[in-house]
Amino acid sequence: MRTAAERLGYSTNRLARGLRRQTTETIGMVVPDIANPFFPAVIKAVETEARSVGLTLLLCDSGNDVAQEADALRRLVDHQIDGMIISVCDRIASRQAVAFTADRLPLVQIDRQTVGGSGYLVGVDQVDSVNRILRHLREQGYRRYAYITAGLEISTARQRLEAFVAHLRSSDPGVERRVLVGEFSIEWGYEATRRLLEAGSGQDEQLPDALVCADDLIAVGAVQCLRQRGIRVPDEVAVTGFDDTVLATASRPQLTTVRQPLDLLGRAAVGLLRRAIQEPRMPARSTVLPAELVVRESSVRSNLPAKLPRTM
Amino acid sequence: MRTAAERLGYSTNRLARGLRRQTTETIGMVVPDIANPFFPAVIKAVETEARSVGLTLLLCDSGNDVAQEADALRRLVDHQIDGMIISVCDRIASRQAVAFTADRLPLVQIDRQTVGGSGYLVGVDQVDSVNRILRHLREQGYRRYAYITAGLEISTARQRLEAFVAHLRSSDPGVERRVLVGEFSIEWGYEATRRLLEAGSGQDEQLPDALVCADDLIAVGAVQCLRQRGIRVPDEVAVTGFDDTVLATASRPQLTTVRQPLDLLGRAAVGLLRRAIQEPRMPARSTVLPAELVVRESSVRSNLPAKLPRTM
DNA sequence: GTGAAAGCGCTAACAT
DNA sequence: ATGTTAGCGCTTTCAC
Repeated sequence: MRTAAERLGYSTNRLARGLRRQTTETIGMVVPDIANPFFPAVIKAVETEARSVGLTLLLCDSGNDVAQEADALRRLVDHQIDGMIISVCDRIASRQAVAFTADRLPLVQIDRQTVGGSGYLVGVDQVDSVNRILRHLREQGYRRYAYITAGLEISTARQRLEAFVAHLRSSDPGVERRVLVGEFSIEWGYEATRRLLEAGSGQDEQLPDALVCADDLIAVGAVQCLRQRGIRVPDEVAVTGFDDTVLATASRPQLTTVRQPLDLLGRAAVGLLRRAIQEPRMPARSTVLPAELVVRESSVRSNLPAKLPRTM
Repeated sequence: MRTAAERLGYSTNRLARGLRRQTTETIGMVVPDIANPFFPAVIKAVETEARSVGLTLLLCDSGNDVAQEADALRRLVDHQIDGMIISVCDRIASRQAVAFTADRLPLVQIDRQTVGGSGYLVGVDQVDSVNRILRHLREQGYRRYAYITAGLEISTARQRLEAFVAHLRSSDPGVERRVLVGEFSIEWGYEATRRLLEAGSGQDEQLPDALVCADDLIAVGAVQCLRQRGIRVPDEVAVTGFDDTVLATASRPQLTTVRQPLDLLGRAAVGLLRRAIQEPRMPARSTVLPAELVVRESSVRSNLPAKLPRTM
């Protein structure tokens, strides 16, 4: 019978049904930048999980813009979705729109989150991730670290920076470190590296020998700049990325990076959201998943054995 | 007053409004694979344009699966969107779901299209693109071409293949050419190249000296395989991609590729859709935009001057 | 001008 | 089991 109805071209009007039942079996998702290859991977994970439990995912891109993000949230809410999954673009400035939204429907924050950490949160352990990178670089004999990052209004970028600083402060109090703040892009990775090299010209030994980058895009830009100046990666300078996007294996040398468990992340976010939808007064809850260090060419010296040189 | 209402936390229920007005100021978009970096770029272009004219874009991924695509279309239609923009996953098998959808609302096909070409279409001139690649390779002195492509159920892959064959048939009737059909992925690019090398071992002069790849992912895989075997790109073998994704500049050597005018594509698709929404009986219409060849390192011999060797 | 009423397509509750 | 009715929140119409 249902098939008969379908054959006749009938299909139920979800608008009307939603109006009556007050549920649309649809959830919204807002991401900061769909052009950043990390987010399509997150989206895929969330959508796969959503579909498998019968939910439609409606997606919007906020273009790293708080106003646009607020607009996308409002529009999705107005569409009477049942819940929202969001990766916010600004840990402070996004709070208002997030609060507004969370006020009228269940909302789960995934990956990039607002400060304060109230509500339902799903993310990856950034501190642990950075520690793994730094331990690895140290084992490979690299000593003078620089951190190239996107703007610190992005929660993950800031967490990684704080972890970077804290780690070095405790493990190598006197160690060289520099921090450059920009954005998640190849261009910025290139530019930041250019600035590092420029600043260090004349006193070559002061140049960092390891560039810790806040994502793969930045790392690719860094590698490009180094190669262009004839600086060998990883023999002279190591470069690490973050996210294990398709770029990590496409670039030369292949990037050492941190792989986040996206499937688990998506599953956790959708699961949490569904529980919140079923149980309106569910208490706040936060899930933190561990990431995995993927060691590739960009941080393993090829001609030198991987040994620890003596510290002075 | 409107601000006052908003301050009180009121926001209009688009479901109810849509039910009454029979319009939701929302359009749907379905793409075959959001993980393929080409599509986020297309999505961005479409969404930017949609937002600028006051339309919300609701996005679904069909995961290269016809059933999932049909499901996404149905769900979006059921949400009473005003129109649909789709890049289909199968030029034949997607026809039914597309027809079903186009039957109840305006639908514009973008990039990958169903065969027959009825309705509203927006795409890029694939024949011209391939011709530009082949003319360029010929000018650079490459002679033995292979084409590595995704499945021919994808309209653009097939058009490119047909153009490849037609071009070589007319310009170089006796020229060496081979075609390998797989999917849009780095893995396939690698595997296809491995097969080419394997088949050619023992008779080295039969190996192709130019690998024309149906997208950047495939090209990256091809380059990886060649480098691993110690075959120099572009000095011994040229590799070209398609789409000018972020991969093209991230990979080493940087890829010669075809850049599609995505902004224009997005603008054309949204414009066409809006006109079709306003004027229900608007006649079918097809827009074909020219693409641009971007020459980078992977097809320009570095040590040899770019000259035409004599044909035998 | 302002206000009341009908109805979009559906479903849940109620009546038969 | 099957049929009928009321109403979800909005907009449009029609009456005042």
